[in-house]
Amino acid sequence: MIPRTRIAPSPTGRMHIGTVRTALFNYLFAKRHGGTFFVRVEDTDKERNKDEWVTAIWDDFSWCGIPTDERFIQSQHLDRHRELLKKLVDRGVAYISKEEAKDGSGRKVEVVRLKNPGTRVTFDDAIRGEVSFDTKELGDFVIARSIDDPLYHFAVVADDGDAQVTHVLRAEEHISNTPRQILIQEALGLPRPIYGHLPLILAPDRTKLSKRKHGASIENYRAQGYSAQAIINYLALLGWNPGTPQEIFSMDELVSIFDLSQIQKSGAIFDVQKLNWFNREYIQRLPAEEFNKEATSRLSRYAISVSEMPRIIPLIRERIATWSELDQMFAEGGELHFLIHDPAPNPVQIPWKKDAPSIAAQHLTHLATILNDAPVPVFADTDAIKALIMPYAEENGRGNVLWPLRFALTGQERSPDPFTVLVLLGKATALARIKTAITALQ
RNA sequence: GGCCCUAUCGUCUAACGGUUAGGACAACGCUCUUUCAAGGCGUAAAUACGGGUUCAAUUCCCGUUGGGGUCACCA
Repeated sequence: MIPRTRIAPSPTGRMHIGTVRTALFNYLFAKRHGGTFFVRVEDTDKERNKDEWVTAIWDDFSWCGIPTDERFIQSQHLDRHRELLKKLVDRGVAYISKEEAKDGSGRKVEVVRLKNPGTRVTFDDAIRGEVSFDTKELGDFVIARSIDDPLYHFAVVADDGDAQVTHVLRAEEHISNTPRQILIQEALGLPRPIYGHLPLILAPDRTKLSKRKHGASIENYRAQGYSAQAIINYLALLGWNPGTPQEIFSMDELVSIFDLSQIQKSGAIFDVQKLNWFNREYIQRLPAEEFNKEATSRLSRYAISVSEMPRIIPLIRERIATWSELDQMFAEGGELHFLIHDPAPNPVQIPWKKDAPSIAAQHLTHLATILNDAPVPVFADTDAIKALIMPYAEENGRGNVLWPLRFALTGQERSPDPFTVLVLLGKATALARIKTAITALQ
């Protein structure tokens, strides 16, 4: 059987990270077996759905890099749903029921209810094995607000039937919806697809990951500077594993090895630290030109000239796991803040670990002399400048000399090494900062 | 609460009756480094509990406990 799978998001907001994983598994499974994967936006609740969210869903899909073979909007099938619904009523397996509206308004409505045979429904879940429900307690449940206005469960079953969906891979929260959907399916005389219920993605407190409480929208991670590949890679391994130690996978590799039998049954906590690790891996693997392009565009927000960038970019590359960390590096207290802001050394704050401020001032004075005498080209070469300073530092204790130097140049305890910093700042700026520090220390 | 699902290191997971219970992230330590990060090396860390079945249970069965989901004229 060539699989035909789907994901059915509702346009009530930005796409949930769990929806992305469900879509991914459906896509991988379909492609693994040469099938098709499509998206159907479930917009039968006119009250809650908005067109802008439909656009957002397509946008999120393109960004994630999960290809879709076909795209549907459920409300466009309304006529077909009405036709099918009417047929059920005509055949007497569903009926119109006149009753009071549930909204408390007291008005009368004519909902459509399914005549529930009250049997025990058992299905063979592709991930969990046999799952069984007694449907008696469901009663004659409502399948449409009116004969013209079918509800979710009906629309899903009708659409999956028409689209000839073979496998319904969806989140575990739908497991209890399955018996009533099977009942509708049987009333409609439709074949039963293979169901597979994926474990939920949980927050660290073990509750269902939520967009409101946990910022679990894909857009949120995109905005934080995570790459789509890293997210996809991480999500693929959340609730599934290849059975080998390999962790970094391209989409094509995933397609070639994805297997339903390796899907986990119990919920998995979403671990941002592991995501960060994946993202770092992907950033490190980025071709130089791609990294440079992205870095340059982000660096241009700060007062950094284009000519300085080639020196700064390698520094960033080895330090960031996500692009938003670049902004943190330039923020107050960040490791590269000194590049865009002159430090104001305060002797009280300086962590003079080994020496008194006056001694530190002496070292700085000496360094200023050395640096002042050095020809400008030396400031273009980290090794050269290191060779220039190290003999003096070794002689007087590295920490005694290099600590004050670092602090004079950056005003921070954390930064790249002082030699790199000297190159970054250039002769004039470096000397000026050292002189300011000497004054402050005296 | 009813119904349903579920249970291996803190987290993601491997094992598909016989392993010193493996890996990754995180943590910690050492190393490199003036600092931080990165890198290299290493340490600690788990089969929820109780019954069966079996020569042998992480693995199969039952129960307990824990966790989760779901109980709409939402999707």
